[in-house]
Amino acid sequence: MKNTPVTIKDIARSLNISISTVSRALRGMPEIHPDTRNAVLKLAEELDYQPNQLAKNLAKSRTKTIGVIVPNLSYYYFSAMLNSIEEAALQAGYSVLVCQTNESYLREITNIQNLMRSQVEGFIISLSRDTDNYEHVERLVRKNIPLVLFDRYAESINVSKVIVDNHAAAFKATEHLIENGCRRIGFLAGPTQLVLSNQRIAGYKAALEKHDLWAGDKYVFHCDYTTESAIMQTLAMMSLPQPPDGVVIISDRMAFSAMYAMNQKGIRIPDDVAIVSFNNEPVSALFSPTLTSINQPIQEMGTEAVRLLLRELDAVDENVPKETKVMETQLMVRGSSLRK
Amino acid sequence: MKNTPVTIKDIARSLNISISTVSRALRGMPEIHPDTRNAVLKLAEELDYQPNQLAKNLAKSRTKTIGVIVPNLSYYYFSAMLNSIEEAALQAGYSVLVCQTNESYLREITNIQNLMRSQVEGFIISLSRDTDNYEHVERLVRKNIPLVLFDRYAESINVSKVIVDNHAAAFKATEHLIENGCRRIGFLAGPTQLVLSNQRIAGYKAALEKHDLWAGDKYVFHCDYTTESAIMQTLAMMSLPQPPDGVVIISDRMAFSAMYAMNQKGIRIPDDVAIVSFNNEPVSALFSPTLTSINQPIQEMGTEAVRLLLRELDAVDENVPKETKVMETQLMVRGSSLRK
DNA sequence: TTGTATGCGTTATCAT
DNA sequence: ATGATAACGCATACAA
Repeated sequence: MKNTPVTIKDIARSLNISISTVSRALRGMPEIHPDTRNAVLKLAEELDYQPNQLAKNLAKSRTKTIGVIVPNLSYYYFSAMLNSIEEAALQAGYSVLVCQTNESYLREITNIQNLMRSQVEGFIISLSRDTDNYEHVERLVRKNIPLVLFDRYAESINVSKVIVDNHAAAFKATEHLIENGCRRIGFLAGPTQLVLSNQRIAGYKAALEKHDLWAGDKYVFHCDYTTESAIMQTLAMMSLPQPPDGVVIISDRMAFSAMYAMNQKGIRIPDDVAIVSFNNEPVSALFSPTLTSINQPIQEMGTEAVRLLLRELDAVDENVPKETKVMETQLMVRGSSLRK
Repeated sequence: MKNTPVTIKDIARSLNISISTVSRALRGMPEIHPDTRNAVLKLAEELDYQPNQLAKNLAKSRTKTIGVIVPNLSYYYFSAMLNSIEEAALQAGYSVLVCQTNESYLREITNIQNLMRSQVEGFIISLSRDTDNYEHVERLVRKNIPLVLFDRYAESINVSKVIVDNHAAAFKATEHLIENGCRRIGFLAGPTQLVLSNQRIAGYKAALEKHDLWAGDKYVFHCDYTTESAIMQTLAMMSLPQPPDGVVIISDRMAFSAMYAMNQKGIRIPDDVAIVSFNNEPVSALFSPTLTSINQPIQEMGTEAVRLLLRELDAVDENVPKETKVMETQLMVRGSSLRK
């Protein structure tokens, strides 16, 4: 397996010129003679010369690369965000390195380390489900490494953030169920350490209180983001002495599981119980019944995350004030919440 | 934004020793004195020293990195493959760089270039939907760059491959429908340039011919892997004078769209038309009705792809014979194909 | 056990 | 317009 890549040195030697001239020609610097430039370009083409990015980055002490860390790319939300981030980064001349934590706190730490070793200039991170200690992130802040958190964040970390108004979204979702005749509304939430889950619970509670329907915590169930636990918690909820006639669910994924469980039990949606959830995955519009869901402006969130990061990356002075961008959500009303 | 990372030079200076000693201590070479080693390690820890991977790779002329290129990480199949590949690569001491083509031929070319510039030592690639010219891949082969194709491949490219027996899988799926009483079976296929789609059509045809049910190409419809076209093609198929009573669909994603379209038309599944598809996405087991689907051993396919690649990477001699690993598939029978 | 010197492929600062 | 030469951060062969 011998593949010795061709370098500017090779080109220089075979053209009998210096490597600096080759380097300049390749980069299209104006001072060099058209003839030599053409000769260099032609030979480079012939030899299929590919610049060594490592050497380039080392020499310039700049990588123009940002690191993106997400819980799991198999969640639609994150792979769509990645696409959006990549596009925005590309336009700004940056490339991205992606890592998944698989929802593990330890992986998150090693991912950050690896990306640091790869000399990324900044980070865009969505914290893992299991992350309840933020020292590894605080360390980046202390080192003045530009960092933007999105979706899964923590209040206490002083960085720029791109998030949605989870309270308002949950409020809106809950009120929608109320308007459609639901009177006992449950909440299938995520793990208790998840900020966004707790915010949504708060919004849900606020809506119920406003309409004088709050019946206490007994209608709030927590799952750990797996299919199995979603099914179990759903069955538990529907086995209450007075089962809910409406349920707000933390994500479409969990809603799919919940609906499956209800189907098995012969519970009809939306007639027996209406459902609203979060994320508006494409499949939701195809599910049967189609799923009412809160949409997040993924495209803009990605663009915004990159914008906030670039702002810090490009800053000449030391102190760019941190900014938290709160995006609006939209309720996509579909079959699962519409009583005839 | 000034963050000057600490280097071995910094450590050397502040300990009044040479950088080579620091380098050795950090890498735990046996020859160095325990006292100095400890001093170095301690200071490195204090300063939160992170080795510069770029410099390291450049110095060793090895990156221990493999490049993975897939059409789109929002397809469950590919993100699951990525997870499996990453795990296997990690165990072998390699890290991976991921790129998405978004099904674009041009992006595929630039992705390969970028990864080459990043000095990846080998590739694991699944071709994009739009790729119908293989010159960019052949070029890698000519340069002796280790490469493994999976899922979306081309016969003509002489490299190692990890694929499933698409013909057999489609045959199995089709025969399953026949056994469940279907007599007019349609096929909702993918784009015509996709090898795997054509192989599945062939398997489907073979099964129909075996049972003397082949009615000609008029029951084969092609979609371009978008929801819209899947819906349109489904409606077209179901508008045939003699609509099918069973349909084989190229992927679960397309099946979701097809089922949605049928639902809209009041066509009952499986009573009016039974459905079988490919990929066995987790959601398929939750869909209503649950979807019968061909399962691919994703975990093993990822492991196998990495194994085949490492085989070439580690080869001292020039010629490792290419190997094509054909994996077995499994029909997961669920509600969409079971007539009562 | 430790230090010196050289190289990895490229850019950048001097000269010429 | 072009050529030497010194970085960039690290590894390593060779000396000491």
